[in-house]
Amino acid sequence: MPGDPQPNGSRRPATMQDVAERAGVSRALVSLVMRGTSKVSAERREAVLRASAELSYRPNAAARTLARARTDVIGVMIDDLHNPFFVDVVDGIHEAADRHGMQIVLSSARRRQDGAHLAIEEMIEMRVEGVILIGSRARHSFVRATSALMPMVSVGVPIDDVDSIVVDDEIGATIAVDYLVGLGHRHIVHIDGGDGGGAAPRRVGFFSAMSRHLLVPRVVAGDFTERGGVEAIETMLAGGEPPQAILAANDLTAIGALGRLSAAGLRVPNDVSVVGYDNTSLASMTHLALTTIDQPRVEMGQRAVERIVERRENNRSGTRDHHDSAARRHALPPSDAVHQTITPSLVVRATAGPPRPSVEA
Amino acid sequence: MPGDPQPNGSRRPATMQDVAERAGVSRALVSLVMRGTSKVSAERREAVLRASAELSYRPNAAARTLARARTDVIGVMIDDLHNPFFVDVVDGIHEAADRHGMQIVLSSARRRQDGAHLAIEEMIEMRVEGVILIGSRARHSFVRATSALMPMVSVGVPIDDVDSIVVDDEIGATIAVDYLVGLGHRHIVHIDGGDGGGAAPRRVGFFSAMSRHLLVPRVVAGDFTERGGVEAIETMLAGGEPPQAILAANDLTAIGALGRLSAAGLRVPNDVSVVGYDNTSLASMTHLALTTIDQPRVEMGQRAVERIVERRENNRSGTRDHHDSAARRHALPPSDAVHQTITPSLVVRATAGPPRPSVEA
DNA sequence: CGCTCAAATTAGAGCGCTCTATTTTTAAAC
DNA sequence: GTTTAAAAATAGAGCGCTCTAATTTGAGCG
Repeated sequence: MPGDPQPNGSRRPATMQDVAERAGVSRALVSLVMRGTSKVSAERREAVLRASAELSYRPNAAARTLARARTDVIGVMIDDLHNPFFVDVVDGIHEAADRHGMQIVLSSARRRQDGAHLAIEEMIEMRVEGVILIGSRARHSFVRATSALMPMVSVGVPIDDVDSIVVDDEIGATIAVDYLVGLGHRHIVHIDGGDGGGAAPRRVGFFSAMSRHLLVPRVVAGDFTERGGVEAIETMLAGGEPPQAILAANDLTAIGALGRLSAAGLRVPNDVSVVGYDNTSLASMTHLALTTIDQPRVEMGQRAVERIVERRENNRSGTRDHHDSAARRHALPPSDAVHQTITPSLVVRATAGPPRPSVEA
Repeated sequence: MPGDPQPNGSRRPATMQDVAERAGVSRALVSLVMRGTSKVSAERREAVLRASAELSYRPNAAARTLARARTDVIGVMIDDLHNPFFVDVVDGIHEAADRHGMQIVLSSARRRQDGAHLAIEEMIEMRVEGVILIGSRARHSFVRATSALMPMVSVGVPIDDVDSIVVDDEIGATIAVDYLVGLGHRHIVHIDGGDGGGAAPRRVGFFSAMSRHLLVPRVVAGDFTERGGVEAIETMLAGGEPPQAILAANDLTAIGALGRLSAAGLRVPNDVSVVGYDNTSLASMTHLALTTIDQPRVEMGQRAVERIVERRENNRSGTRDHHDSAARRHALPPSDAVHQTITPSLVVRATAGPPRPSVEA
């Protein structure tokens, strides 16, 4: 008998047909009940539900998808599960998806380009309603091409002609500089992120803010790692002038700097102020209490879902004219991609304060 | 024309039929080519591939699943994406799944019981080949019941009658104590994890190891948080006797302790030795360099996949006798669940060393 | 009691693929 | 040129569901 429970499961799963027979109704009626329609008499519904439970019946998602020609599923391609930034974005996606009655399918690219491509292809085959790329390293041309097949939005990485949601890191760095200057600092050093993602705009923001304040910008090389922060401080110390205020390219670098500073006997924020970037969970740890720049990650995820949902609705209504002229179809209108930019904000904790009164002040 | 690329995709996706017509072959031939069979002439294959590319054809996964009655997909239910422990397990799963030619579908329970239940139900509807539960909070009875429908393995959480893979935390704590004793410590304090998962066995291991060494075990309350570590140290300091060696219930607690100790002017490892537990990425940060206990997380993930694959193969062969007697089917044999226990290991870094020579020594 | 209309139920045609059995083509052998 | 076997290609029956259109049931009413 199908669907009959068996230890560690091997029996063929029960089908709608099985349930119908057991309940003494038609297949269609079972379908109605499973989908929660109100147009079913209480007794029949009862009978169906009972039969369904007795057989451990679970609707077959593949069959449902095939018949309905839609999935109500959003694919989420996350570049790296180990990156807490990305994971926060997923939180937002989950929340918004719930709100719109959509499901999520998660897939990790494991920080590889082909991993991203593979994941995206799989999602297309699943016929998800749209896909959200978080921190994608996929080839832009690849993403652009597939975004012609289904709604697609890139979070954190701007891609031409593809919807995207990114934070304005240039402004983020500006905010940090303004804050330090407001505290009275004039000698601010930026430990940069080299060629890592987001490093460039942060550097640009630093430069422009410094020059706006008529201050001389100084940059020491870094690479977004903790070790980079340590080495940057060593460079500065070796240069003979210990820093007064530091804007690190990210929290990890800031933490490296913090460690090396304390090893050198310099106290934060008394002797040196340090501002991080990203507001990772590390930053909030009590013994660090890192002042840093926060990006609204959860909101970014939510917005990504909104975009997908919106595109889907547009498409649904636009699908009417199946017979528009080839000419019109091939016109390839200037892409209507929407690029959203989000402004980050400062989180004040304990690693930045006014400069120590000095001869210079 | 179906499959005709369109900006931001709304056109009906091309089907196998479409490709067949365009290539001037039968549907079946297209199927053969898509599945990479060798039994197709080079020219036809070419033609099919060309037509397929021109139409941006992607096989419909739902149709394929329905027709094949199998998915080659493993469902992975992760309790919390923010927990780096769990994410490491996923790495192992990915790797092993690749090796077995299986795909992964990830789903997060978002630290909620109903979230776990929902995720599992969805996976059953997808007809995944099996599901791996990482740190599941699902009701045990629920898991037990669904494990009758398909292969299921719980990682990190032992569940009666369900395959599981857990690490022996009791031994882990023992190893840490042995190490500290080996260094010469006699006064070792355990900051425990309260009622958190894994706290109990760690505590037990601590006690048993201490008594084996004829030492007096001392435990201070904690709760797996950083703050817990800070407060534990404060308790000890208030008690008048600064600690000599500490075994924290986890790395986070160890870090809290570390911070508070340094604030109190105590140097690690000169004045105090600290050993953490979990070997999180925090532990390896250079300025912390926490000596800690490592669980082979990646290996746990791999083993989980092996179990699923093994069960699947058994079932496939065992499915022959569809007509065994009801009596036999209802015999509910004593569960054949396999419970694997993995032994953790010590990672020596810089936070533990020999005790300071004292009057007592 | 027959009639009407709404509510409840059902029949049956797909959805896009896979796979077995069958047919057609090609090549080799005589 | 015929025969035969192997290789290549195809026909067609499902897989388990949804959804439209059609049918049955059951009040309510004159």
